[in-house]
Amino acid sequence: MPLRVYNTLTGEKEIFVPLTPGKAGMYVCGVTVYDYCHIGHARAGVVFDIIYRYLKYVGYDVTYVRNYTDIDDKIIKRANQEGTDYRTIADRYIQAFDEDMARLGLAKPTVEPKATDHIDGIIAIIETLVEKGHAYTSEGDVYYAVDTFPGYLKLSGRAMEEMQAGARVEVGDRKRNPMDFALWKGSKPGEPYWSSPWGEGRPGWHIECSAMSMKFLGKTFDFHGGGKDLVFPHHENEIAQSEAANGCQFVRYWLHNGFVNINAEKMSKSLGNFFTIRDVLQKYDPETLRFFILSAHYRSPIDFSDQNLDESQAALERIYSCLAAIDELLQSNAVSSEMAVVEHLSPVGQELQEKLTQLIPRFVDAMDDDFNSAQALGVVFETVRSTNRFLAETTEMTPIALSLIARVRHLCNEIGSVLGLFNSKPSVWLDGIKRAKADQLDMTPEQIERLIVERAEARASRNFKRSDEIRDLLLTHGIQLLDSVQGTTWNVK
RNA sequence: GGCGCGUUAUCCAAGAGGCUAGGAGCCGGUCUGCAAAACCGUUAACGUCGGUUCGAAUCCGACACGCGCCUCCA
Repeated sequence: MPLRVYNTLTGEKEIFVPLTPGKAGMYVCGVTVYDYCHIGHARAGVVFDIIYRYLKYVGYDVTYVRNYTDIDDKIIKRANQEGTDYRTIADRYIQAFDEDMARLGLAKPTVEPKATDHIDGIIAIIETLVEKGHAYTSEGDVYYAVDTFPGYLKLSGRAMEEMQAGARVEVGDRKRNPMDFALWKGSKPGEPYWSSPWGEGRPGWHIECSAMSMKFLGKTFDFHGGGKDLVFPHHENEIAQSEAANGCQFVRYWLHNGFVNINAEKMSKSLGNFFTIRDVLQKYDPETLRFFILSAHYRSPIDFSDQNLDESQAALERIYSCLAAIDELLQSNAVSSEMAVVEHLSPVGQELQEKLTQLIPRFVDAMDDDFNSAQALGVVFETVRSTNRFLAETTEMTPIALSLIARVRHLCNEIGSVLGLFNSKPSVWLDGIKRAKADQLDMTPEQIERLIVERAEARASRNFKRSDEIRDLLLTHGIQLLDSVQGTTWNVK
């Protein structure tokens, strides 16, 4: 099955046919850098990260552009509040964005342009639009005349009359049509500005994406992505600008990710119900957050809650525990490349072998179906179960058994490199989770160890009443004892 | 008001005409002094009412409930 993607423009899943064979151009709206990123940004980041990785994985030469909008009213407002300049604010939050995305394990895009580095390109497009009669000047501003573009609202699938009937659109006296939007805004005293044919000013929101995408990907390119909330007005306006200026199709496939909800309601700045990525990473491992995001299809809403994050962590622990067991085995047994001809696999071994031959094809099937990462993870879990079963019943690690196990490891790495998951050393990752939990205890490790020793003594003298008392006491502090032949260790419940 | 989306077992979540999704939980087993942990096994579902079909979670219609966009937003 070829790659099929859901295109917002047509409202259907379509087979992806690249503009240029073997290549894929992809532009994703990054952030306006005026504050720390919240988990909605994390979702968009992770979703387009795996789309980028997957396109590369299936062999495309991908040019991935993700911008920073570093000039905007909100940035200026923030700078004024803090008594500093817009550049300081923009640079601070660009750095914060980079840190957050790096922690989430995002691959670096091919290019990460900033709007302020492309003012010339922005001005050039506006000039073209004015020349072609799609834009007009008004008291130092330049506006896009939406009436001049017949395809306006084709992405969001609305009618102009309905939009205006909403009565929530302000009628600006500088605009001919209330739906017209600013391409260029004349600067007020004290505001940052660039010179232009229309006087000193700055670009409006939307035009920077038209300019930067054209510069790095051309007038027509394959994918344009962003959150669902950008469909209108941002992407609609980008289409109007780019197609009117260039006279050709702008984007071939529009991709939009769903929202992150809190208690089934959209998380947003205006509602004030948002969590920053930094807040969440104080409590949860970045890979857990990433897993949580990928456990649902990218277009569906996901409900952010402690319970859901805890479940994601438990699920990821299951995978890492399996990988840790594999690593331990492979470390203590040299894998021979020679396979003894006489060896036979048990039925469970044959089942695992069968699962492994299907693993990558099934993973690819899932991802080909509009990047269905949730289904892809299901395939991984089935492999984990087969592997665990095989490990449990295999008493002697023969060369063929070891090579089978090594193959599981190899394929999990391959899938993990596409999803950006399970790339940590399993034992280290599991230890990290354990340590993070231990930090929240009201007992020190020394106290715990002392009680474990006392319990061991009690057990040795078959004083089970006392040993069980200690076990229960620790449990009330959230500490779970793990007995094994090597001795007793503990874990945080 | 206009437009659009969703409703899958106890919870999270795939699937989109006949084919075991998966995870967490419950329950059973292995292990254990007994447990726990781990592992294995197992369970159960398609909002309501109609229609199409040999066959419907899946397609069509109505209804109910929830959500989103129409305003800065990922």
